[in-house]
Amino acid sequence: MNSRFSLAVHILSLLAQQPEDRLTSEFLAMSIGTNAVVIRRLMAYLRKADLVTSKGAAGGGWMLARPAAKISLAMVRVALEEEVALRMHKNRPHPDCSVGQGLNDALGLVYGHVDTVIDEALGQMSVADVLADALTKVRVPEKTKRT
Amino acid sequence: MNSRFSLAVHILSLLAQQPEDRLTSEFLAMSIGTNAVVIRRLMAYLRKADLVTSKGAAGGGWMLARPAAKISLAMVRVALEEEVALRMHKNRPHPDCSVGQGLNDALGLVYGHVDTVIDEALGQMSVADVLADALTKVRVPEKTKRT
DNA sequence: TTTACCGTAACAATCTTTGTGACAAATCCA
DNA sequence: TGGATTTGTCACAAAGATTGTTACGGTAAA
Repeated sequence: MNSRFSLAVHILSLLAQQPEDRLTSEFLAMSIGTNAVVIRRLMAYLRKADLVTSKGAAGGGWMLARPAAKISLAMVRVALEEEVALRMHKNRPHPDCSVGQGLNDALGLVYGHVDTVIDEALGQMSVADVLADALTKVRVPEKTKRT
Repeated sequence: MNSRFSLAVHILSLLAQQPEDRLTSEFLAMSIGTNAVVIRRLMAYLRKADLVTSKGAAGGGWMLARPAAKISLAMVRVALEEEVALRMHKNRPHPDCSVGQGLNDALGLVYGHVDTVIDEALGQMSVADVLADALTKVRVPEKTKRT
């Protein structure tokens, strides 16, 4: 399992917070605590799905390609091409095993259904929603935190 | 991502097919095409969740602890303690990043919801259902397959 | 034409999962 | 009781996936 979805939502939230400006990969990497190449690698998927635009020159960087409210989490998931919540095991069943033969097909149906259900759930939440939610939860500053 | 869920359902289907007999780890491993230790490692979770029983001696092996129709796929998922379809990224956000602070909490809510939805979907299907489905899909024998 | 970016390939480092061997513990059966 | 069978689990190797890093080419703005 990977954490690209979380990373993507994090980045999209940052972009949503400053819809006017282009943010550089370097800046995003700093904010999140990783490397700029990791950001670019990930953003390639989001760009392909028309969720963000990039510009590669001085003053360049990343922007949302549309309002944050119009980017659902399901779109993000689809963009990342990670539409499998459960994975098939890939051992070859013994040829005499009658269950093994049909099981993959049966499981395939189940997994397809699960993925549909996930997308329905994620389809109801937008990046704007997540950002708003995150901002209401900002931790109290250090000063007031003691004792 | 791992494929333990698929493996578990496969094994449970095999046990469901012969509710009277105890099947050994060795036999299950052969049927599925893996190692007996892998089976035991996995079954430890299912046993802890009271889905199967084991007996360690001559004539021993594994059996379902209840009828296959009473084992939902959601129970299997819970038993495997894999209740996270999406994973948090664990980079420390930069302290000045106001989004980063609250984002984990916001994502946590989202992920919790997704997991709930998955369990609802899997709760409606039993091992007996999967087995029945698998058996209707048995591939045609080699002979009739050609041309 | 220099500068500040992105794009991507290549490779290293890390983490996770799966496979394997070894051996103790439990239980059955003669 | 003793031997055979099977689980339970540890330890470690192998394989695979993900993430981090360096390097370098391309592109557009100033």
